[in-house]
Amino acid sequence: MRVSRAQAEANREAVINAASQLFREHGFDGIGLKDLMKGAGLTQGGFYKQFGSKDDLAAQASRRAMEHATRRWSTVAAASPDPLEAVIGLYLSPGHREEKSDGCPLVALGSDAARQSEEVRVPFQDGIAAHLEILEELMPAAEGTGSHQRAMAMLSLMVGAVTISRILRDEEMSLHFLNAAAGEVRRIAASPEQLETSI
Amino acid sequence: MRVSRAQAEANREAVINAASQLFREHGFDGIGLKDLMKGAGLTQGGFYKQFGSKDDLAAQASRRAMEHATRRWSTVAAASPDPLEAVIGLYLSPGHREEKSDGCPLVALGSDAARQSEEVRVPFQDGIAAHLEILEELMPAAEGTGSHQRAMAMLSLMVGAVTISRILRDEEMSLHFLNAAAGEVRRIAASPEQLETSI
DNA sequence: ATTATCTATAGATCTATAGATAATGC
DNA sequence: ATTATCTATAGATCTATAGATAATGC
Repeated sequence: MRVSRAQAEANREAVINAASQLFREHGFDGIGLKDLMKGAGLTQGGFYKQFGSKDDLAAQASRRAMEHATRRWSTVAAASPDPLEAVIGLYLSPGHREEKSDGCPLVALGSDAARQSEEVRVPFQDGIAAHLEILEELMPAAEGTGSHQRAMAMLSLMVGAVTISRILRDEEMSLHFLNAAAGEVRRIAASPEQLETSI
Repeated sequence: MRVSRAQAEANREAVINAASQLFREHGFDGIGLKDLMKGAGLTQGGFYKQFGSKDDLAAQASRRAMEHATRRWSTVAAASPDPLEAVIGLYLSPGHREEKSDGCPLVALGSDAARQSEEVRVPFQDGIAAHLEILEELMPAAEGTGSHQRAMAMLSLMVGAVTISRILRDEEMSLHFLNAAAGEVRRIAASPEQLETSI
């Protein structure tokens, strides 16, 4: 029953990868250790030799998911002549809306994440910062003038729009949200002037 | 042990009210029937005389929560000389960020809701539509020209920003998200021109 | 007589642990 | 000899149901 050290490490990676999808699909509380291990072709018993707790796996799976999402943005941007438009088109699309288990973790687990331990929220925070950096790089022209703020608003708008579009049962309304968000994200990115940001 | 018909109805309402808070605090999968009933001072056994299933209660609690949130926006708007600013100030505030069990259900349960049954998603959809109507009414001047789209973008941005601000452990970054969103929501509301919204 | 709520329980599932097994790594 | 994974299980909790109880409503 024992496997090689390399295979054990591969199994561990497989569990993290499976969990990163399964948590997005069912929520942190919506799937148990048995099914998480089964997602990597293993049984429940070996879990605690690999992970300290379910929360520990949740943290590692969240990091994996956020890093995957960040890399996806970079890849899509690098492959297009209009990088920002490529990211917007990918993110605010019906395809991404349907892609629950492989799409953005902030959409799939945003409200769940806010209820999790600090161990789980740290990888989310790191991933949010990484997403902001990409957005700032892709922002045209007048960088500097509030590009931080604008990147934050763009990310918030994108996450909120796909989250809402997934809740809606009315297909027309759902698509409308995605399109409305795309239009306003473009405008925020292009907008040269700066508004006061006090509350 | 039996209570009057009026008291039974009051108990039922109390369960829905308690559940509307408890679900927001713990997620739909994060709290059981025993604690939901205890939230109204009752025991688990009476549950199925009042509700068809946990999902049924989730749907009714979601409706209650969304209607409460809608009413809150109306009330705040009606009480202020600058209604839109009042809603923005309330929603994108640290106070609302901390108010997990009584704040906006779209923030507390957005990603959970996308995984729920149609029975649960319908009240969310109705609540989203009601929020859009309020935003459109509060939008200044040049109504008509894309006010639907702008309301959708404003709501998405507000929901996304508070969701992200709740995940973040870094207080400065969290506040920055709220302020950035407030600035851009104002700009979207004020913006007279219209951008194409194709994807 | 009806019925709202109670206690109690069935059967499934949850996280976590214990001990067996068998292949690796020294 | 060590150890990665397995089967099995403990103890708690989950949703849902059954039957008892006692106050209401006819």
